[in-house]
Amino acid sequence: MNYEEAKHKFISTWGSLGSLWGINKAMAQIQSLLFISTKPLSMEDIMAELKISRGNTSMNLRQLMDWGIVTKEIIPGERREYFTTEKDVQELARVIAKERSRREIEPVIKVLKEVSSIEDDGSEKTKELIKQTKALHDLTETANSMVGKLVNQKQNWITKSLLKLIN
Amino acid sequence: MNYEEAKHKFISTWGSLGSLWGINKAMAQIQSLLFISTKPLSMEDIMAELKISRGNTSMNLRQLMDWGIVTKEIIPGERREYFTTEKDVQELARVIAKERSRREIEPVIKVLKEVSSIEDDGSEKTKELIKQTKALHDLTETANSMVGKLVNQKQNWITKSLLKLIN
DNA sequence: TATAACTTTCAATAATTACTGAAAGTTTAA
DNA sequence: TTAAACTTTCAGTAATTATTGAAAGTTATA
Repeated sequence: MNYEEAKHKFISTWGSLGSLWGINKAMAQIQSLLFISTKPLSMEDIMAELKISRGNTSMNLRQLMDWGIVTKEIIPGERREYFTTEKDVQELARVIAKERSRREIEPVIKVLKEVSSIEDDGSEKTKELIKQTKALHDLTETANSMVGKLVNQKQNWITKSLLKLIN
Repeated sequence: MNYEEAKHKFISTWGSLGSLWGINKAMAQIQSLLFISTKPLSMEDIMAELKISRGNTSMNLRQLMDWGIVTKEIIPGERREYFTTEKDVQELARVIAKERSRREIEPVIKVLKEVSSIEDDGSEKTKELIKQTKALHDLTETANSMVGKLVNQKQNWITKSLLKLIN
């Protein structure tokens, strides 16, 4: 496998994984491209490389900036804008986990709390609803908080020691 | 909030969270419904409750059975088939994490390994590709294995002790 | 301040994904 | 072995989501 093949394979695989971390294909592909680029890229560069339209590129770059994983780079003397992504995988994971948690998991935890707090009218079905949503609430909250904690560690010594512990 | 409101809120919220764990809305809703039901439900019950078609119900039930989180229940003397879901949240989490890992994460890890193993031709861009995909490979593999390990613990003492450790 | 170089917006369209419903298939029991 | 009771399949359609492209907007510099 040569450089071009490897690059293409990486971008398309990582792009299709986008759904796993809650972003669309183009967004994931743009991030992938920047992630392995040795220098900042312009919108033209990205459009040409991924063969996507100007509008699509613009909108998805904006979303990536909203997520905080892509930033504009001003190159002195250059009119056009250049873009780079966070290059440290740990930091990337931290940002993504935090955003997903805030946007998707926390609202669900809130609803689970509400639902599991309805008044127990003594009926079997109400008891079951309360019991099950409470269990789900506890699990979701624990998982959410664990990911938050883990991912907030800048160094990864803790990851290593955790792995040791659970092996 | 009364029982019916709470039930509806739970099913629709948990259903829309489906995307987070990689399944579609109807599938998540069916699972939710079974999860808070005090007894096995038939296809008719599910169709009526969620207002979805017979075909949709059938296909999504099948998928849930493929995932291993819903099972057919044979009720003696009854012609029609009844369905139940795994009621233990820990076990549910275990199964889901394992399936997602197998279906989505492992194939990506494989590609990352391939891509990061291309021959270093000495060029800057090749070095960058190798370096970045290797970092991603290590992170993904570590995260995948951690989730696998955590979720494989039948008891949750380890979750508790881990939480203590990282607090 | 005019204009060229660039970016953003958004209505239209394309692509993808989910859902329906009816026909075909299966099973059970009389 | 037939018929009723049920489930599955899948082509067609609907709903959702992503993408384009051109017009509008912005900014830098001559």
